[in-house]
Amino acid sequence: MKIKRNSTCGNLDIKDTGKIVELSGWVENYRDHGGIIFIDLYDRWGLTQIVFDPNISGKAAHETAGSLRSQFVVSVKGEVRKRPPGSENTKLPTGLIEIYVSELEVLNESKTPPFDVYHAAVVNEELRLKYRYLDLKNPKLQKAMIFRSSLLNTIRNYFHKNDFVEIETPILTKSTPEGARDYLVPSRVNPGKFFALPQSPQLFKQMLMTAGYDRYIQIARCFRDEDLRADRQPEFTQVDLEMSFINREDIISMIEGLFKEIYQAKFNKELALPLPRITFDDAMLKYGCDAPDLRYGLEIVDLSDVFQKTEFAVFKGALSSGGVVRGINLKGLSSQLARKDLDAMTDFVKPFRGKGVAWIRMNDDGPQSPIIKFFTEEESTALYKKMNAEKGDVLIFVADKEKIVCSCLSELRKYFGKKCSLYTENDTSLLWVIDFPMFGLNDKGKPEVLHHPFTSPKPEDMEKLDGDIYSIRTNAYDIVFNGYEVGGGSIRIHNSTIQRKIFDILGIDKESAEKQFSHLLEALDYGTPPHGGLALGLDRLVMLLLGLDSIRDVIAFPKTQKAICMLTNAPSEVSQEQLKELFIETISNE
RNA sequence: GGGGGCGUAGUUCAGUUGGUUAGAACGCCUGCCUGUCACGCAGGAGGCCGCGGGUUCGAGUCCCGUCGCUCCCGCCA
Repeated sequence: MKIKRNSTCGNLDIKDTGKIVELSGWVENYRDHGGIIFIDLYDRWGLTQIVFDPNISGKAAHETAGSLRSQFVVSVKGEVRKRPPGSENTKLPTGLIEIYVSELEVLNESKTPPFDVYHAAVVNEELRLKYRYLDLKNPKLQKAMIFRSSLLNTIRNYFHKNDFVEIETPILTKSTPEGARDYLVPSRVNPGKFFALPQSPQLFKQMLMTAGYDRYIQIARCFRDEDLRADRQPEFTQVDLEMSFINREDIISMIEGLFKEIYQAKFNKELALPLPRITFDDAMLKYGCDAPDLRYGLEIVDLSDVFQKTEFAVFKGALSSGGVVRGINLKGLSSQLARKDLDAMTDFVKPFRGKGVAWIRMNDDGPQSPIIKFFTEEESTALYKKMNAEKGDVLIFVADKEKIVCSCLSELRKYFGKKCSLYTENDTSLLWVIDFPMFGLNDKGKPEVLHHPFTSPKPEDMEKLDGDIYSIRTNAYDIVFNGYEVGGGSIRIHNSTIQRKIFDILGIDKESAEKQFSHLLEALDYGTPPHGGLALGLDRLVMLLLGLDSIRDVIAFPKTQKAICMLTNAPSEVSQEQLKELFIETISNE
């Protein structure tokens, strides 16, 4: 028998009864009854039961069948038969039929796998990553990989249909120490010099606009040498695009059109357009973060004015040192929250530098709270009114510097939204966050950019570059799905004078600006059109669309938290000869 | 750089106040079994309790250190 197949392990059905078929795949399970032997044969298409009957298979095949073990690779030839009445398996798509095997060939044997590769068992991820080629056989991971593939296809088709040109930019490129840490690659032919792997194709795509490719798209691998998270890998994939002669609305509607197709393909759901929008300032005020999850309410309320003259030391202290008092009404959730849940909030906010969370429970017999005795009658009345407090609510408060209040309340909001099941698995929230400020303050009190330094201030704010730079707004926009930033972009600077000005404000001196960015600055002087674009985080998007918690579950060969590949053991030591060729001095192991 | 969680058989886990020979389920191996599908039945093998110190008559258990995985903060223009 030649190795081949004319069916998969997933496509045969009752209508194929009587056909002689050839199947190849892996043994998932075997049930040897002494006489009759059942083998579950599977491939990525499904699982089919094959039957060895000594009278039909012949002695040799029957004996071989008895020695088959998990993950053996086999080809079989046999007849599709309807299963005997009563022995159908309704849990299996192919459960009405089975293959009566006449010929069997073992193509390869397998060691007993270190874990059940087919069933969704809970297995230590370290082990799964070491044997990733087995882990990837799991139907759950296969589903993710296949979904990722089809999503990529949807995305590519969409942009090609819209006249985008797909262009590959270099992986070996120039280091720009601003921003994230670079992965560096030494150059052998240029001793002492290094390439960097791209953090994003940002500057290349802008120069492609100079070159007149007015609609550019790339499925681009990007690299950032920063610490990992459940939703962050050191190498990841961006759907990167850029357009010329456009304004913000053109980009937004282009991306909204894409999401409409994605929703259609993934959820079979009509996405209502245009998507909701919220300004950065409003997002921070109402939700405490720049990527709010709008599947549920729990809006933040600013109470600084209510407590302007308060004698309650905690609130007074925060306000007098320039901070704020804000709260959330956990509407109607009192019955779901025990006293210990409320007391636990203080520990909960500690990682976010919060010192504590105050609360008021709106009971039937009046408000109950450890802090209410410190409030005047007027304060209480104003508070309840502003927070729309009613029986059955719990009001929670954080008083501190604005940044801390925002992050604590934002995290509490997410926590209670989830804990109290304020949304279901099928709910989705997709929105734009717009009008980002150009600059924020870093730890050292110096200006830093919120997006990136190639983002253009809004035209009407251009004059503020010489004045109050913190009030400058940009045409930057993030697209947010279920509380995660899945994409971001902006209208870019296409004028070298303004670009230089931004570098200057950021404290990048003229010399290093020229050294790092001369190619961009020069290109801006050679007829660069107005342009803008966006990048989507593909891995994160796939993760969210599949409702998964870890980005590693949508990447075929991900790295561990220490940025190590368990499968290949990369990064690894290299030989002295390799280092010598690269003019790298040997690092002592001591 | 900082904080939390985990580490016991191939896998997932249990292991009491420190106390005989460290258990279970699944998997694996052998035998039996012609309608199972997480087949069944009988038997069996399998342990550096992550690693290194310490306390103790005695440590899987307590203490210190260390390594690995993981979640989070910082970081990610």
